[in-house]
Amino acid sequence: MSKETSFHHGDLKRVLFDAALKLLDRDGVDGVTIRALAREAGVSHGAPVNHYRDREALLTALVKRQFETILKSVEEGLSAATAAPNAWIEVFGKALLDFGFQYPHRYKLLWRGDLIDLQDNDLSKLMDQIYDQLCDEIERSVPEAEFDRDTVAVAFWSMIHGYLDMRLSGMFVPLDDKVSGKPRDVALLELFKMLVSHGKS
Amino acid sequence: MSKETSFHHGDLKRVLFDAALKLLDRDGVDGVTIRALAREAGVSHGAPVNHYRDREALLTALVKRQFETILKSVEEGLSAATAAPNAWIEVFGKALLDFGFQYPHRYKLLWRGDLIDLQDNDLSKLMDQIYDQLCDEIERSVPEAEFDRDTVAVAFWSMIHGYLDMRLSGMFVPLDDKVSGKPRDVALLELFKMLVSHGKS
DNA sequence: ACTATTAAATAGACGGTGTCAATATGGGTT
DNA sequence: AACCCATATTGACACCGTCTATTTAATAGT
Repeated sequence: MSKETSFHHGDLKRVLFDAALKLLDRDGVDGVTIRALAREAGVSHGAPVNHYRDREALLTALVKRQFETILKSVEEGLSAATAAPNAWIEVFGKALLDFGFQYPHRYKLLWRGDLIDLQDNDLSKLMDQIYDQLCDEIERSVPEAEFDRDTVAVAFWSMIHGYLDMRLSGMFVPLDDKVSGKPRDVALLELFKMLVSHGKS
Repeated sequence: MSKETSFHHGDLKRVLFDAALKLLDRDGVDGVTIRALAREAGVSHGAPVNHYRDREALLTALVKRQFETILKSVEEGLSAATAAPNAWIEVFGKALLDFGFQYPHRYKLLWRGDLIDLQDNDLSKLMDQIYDQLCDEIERSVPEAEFDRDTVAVAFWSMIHGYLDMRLSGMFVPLDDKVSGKPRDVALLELFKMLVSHGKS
């Protein structure tokens, strides 16, 4: 049973997924409705249920794909990183910030725990992989830290995510979010770099 | 025209507001529907439009009230704060963290820019007041900072908000979010305190 | 090759939502 | 007493997710 040309439509699942991503980028998650998907794919409103149990399953699939992308981006960044002591800050920072600013609606969806299946094992595994990569880098780079490793990891990820979330939600719209010519996010990364450097007072 | 007993219901506006808050705390923002509100208040589904133009107006009113509460909490905390150099970290940190963990659905709503009216002047003013308070405290406490004042403010608020958002969304559920007996959030505040202390290397 | 099975797609229904238009109601003012 | 107008009701419309047959088509078994 070749899954390629399995039925009427070819492979509707991929078409639906791509349509969902397109709608997400254009209209935000509220625009990603089962029925809009079906319209986009030119099938009846009941068709998608054969490929995605419900909207939660669809959105969870979208989220997993995005975390895969981010994980890959982090891994590539790490393998190409300089030997600088705290290169991980820029690798993780850029991976998340670039993704967030390029695909704001995708990024917002990543944290809509009310819309996706938090029990999904693949999803948990993906997030753990990213978090573990972060912790590993912190351990390598800040070996005798006086800070708890997890605390540094949580603080870093929290700062990045918090900044992105506030910016992308539109709640925080600075007229000019620059500091001495540099974007604010770069300043945030530098500030954090200084934290872990001065740490061993 | 006394606004107290102005009509049939007494003052439906307040009843609707309270019902909205109750529904928000119980079911999250998705449970705050115009029609559920009307049911709760025992009026027809079309009645609320006389007091809240649409759902966006209602949710915006809810958000403004919450920011008022937070602002008041911050102000009280500051006036009662010790003379410790970086007391503001605990005042702002506790104000936000306590509010977030006590009323998770309210806190999440604060940042749903897609659901509320971001052009609302009162709302902007409230957020500015909180942000300005934060900046003032940073200026008083870190006078000759090598860090840009706004960057410190943004970094701090980002970290707090990011941590809260990840925790409350359920995406980040550590088995045991403690570090050497203390809750993680306390560790985050201590870490940030260390940052601004060691800053003037 | 024909049939049986099963996956996939359709069509229709139900209950829910926000929002709008038309209508009814009642308090306060003239 | 007559009027006005804010308030409340009712009903409609277009969406939504999801469930139920029902039909269609591709595959598997004999």
